[in-house]
Amino acid sequence: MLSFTISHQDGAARRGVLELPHGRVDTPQFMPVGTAGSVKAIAPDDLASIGAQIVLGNTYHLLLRPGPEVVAEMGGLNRFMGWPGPILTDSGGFQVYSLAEQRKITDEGALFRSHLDGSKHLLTPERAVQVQRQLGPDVLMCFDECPPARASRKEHEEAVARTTRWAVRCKEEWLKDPRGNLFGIVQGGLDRELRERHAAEIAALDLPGNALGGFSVGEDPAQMWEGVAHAALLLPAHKPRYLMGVGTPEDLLRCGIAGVDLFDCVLPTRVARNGLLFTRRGRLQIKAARYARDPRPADPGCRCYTCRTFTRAYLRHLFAAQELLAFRLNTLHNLTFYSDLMSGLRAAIEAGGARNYTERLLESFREGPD
RNA sequence: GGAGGGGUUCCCGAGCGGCCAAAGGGAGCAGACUGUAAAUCUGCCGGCUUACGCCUUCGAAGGUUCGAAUCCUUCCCCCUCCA
Repeated sequence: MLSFTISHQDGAARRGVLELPHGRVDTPQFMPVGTAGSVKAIAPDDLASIGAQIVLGNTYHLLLRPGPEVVAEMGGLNRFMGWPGPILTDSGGFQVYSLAEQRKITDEGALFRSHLDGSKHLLTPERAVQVQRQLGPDVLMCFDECPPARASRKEHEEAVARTTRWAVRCKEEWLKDPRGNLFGIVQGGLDRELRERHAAEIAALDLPGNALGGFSVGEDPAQMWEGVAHAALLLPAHKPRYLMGVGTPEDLLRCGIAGVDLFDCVLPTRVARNGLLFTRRGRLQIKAARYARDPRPADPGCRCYTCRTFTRAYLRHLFAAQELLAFRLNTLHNLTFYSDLMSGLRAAIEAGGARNYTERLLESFREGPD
């Protein structure tokens, strides 16, 4: 159901093509997050103009609302949300981390209390796979436990052991009706030995793809880059490697040259809604007073609709006036920036200059947008 | 003309003798955001100062008091009702 071909290698970085049921994904690739069946503030049309090739959906959110039966009845998540391309669904594993106060974990699974109506929901590995199957994605994720970076070695060990046991159960459930491609997830925090052990356990399951979880959960960026560089190479080289929940433009570059193929992160979409734009020259707070009369586009080097059409002064006004268009234009820009950052990286890998590309951009980010 | 209510820091609006540079909103300013419970959250928001603190402020002027945004007098200006 999946084919992954690597056409170029440049250091640890790879340029690949992932063929999925709903289409092709060029790697390294960034996947916009559409948690509740929508990439917030934009439509599938916009995703196409951005150049996005695959988007995320979330088991936990779609389970609570509208319910997987509804999505299945409407023909699956692709049809439901009007996105014809590939979809990857997260298993709800991250909510085991992010909703820490609202859940109870046992070996059976995680018991959540809905943030919508307080009702209780038990998400087990089997249930997570079943729900994802109803959503019908190209890639589904194993249900995992993701401890915060601060967790003790013992907690990380337990999370690793549990994540493996859960992965085995996910695989068993998936094999009953193996539609889509199940990816395993490696935990282990910043502990190299744990990462190595867990990567071997997950790789042994021989799933179609593998992911690195448990990064960017509170550790310092430099530690994260180092941890990812180490962990990425522990994953089978001929299968796609997905770094979950990361990250900033700098993270994508550093981890891309470390051999990661897929990324996802809420950052570009969330900060867009909070008035922060990523540019070739660093972060730009579009709400800042200094842009009130700035006639330049947010990022003069950007091809997106927002930058081709509007001034910083206008974008600032829209944001200040809480005009809904601000969310769309900002999101459009940030996602286009991410998309182009990755296509640039792919081209650089093809040309054998990934490291150079990365360093040049990181320097440019430091200049600042003014 | 008569009766009553009111004027508070950029705006709205609490306070009604000391704990008041003055609650709470809003606006403004700055920042954070990493597998989305996020159009969310945090900080600053009279002046000077790193801070302690000092100075100026609650329509205006005067007064009472150890002490006033708070009490009294006069004046100015708003609003409501009655004629």
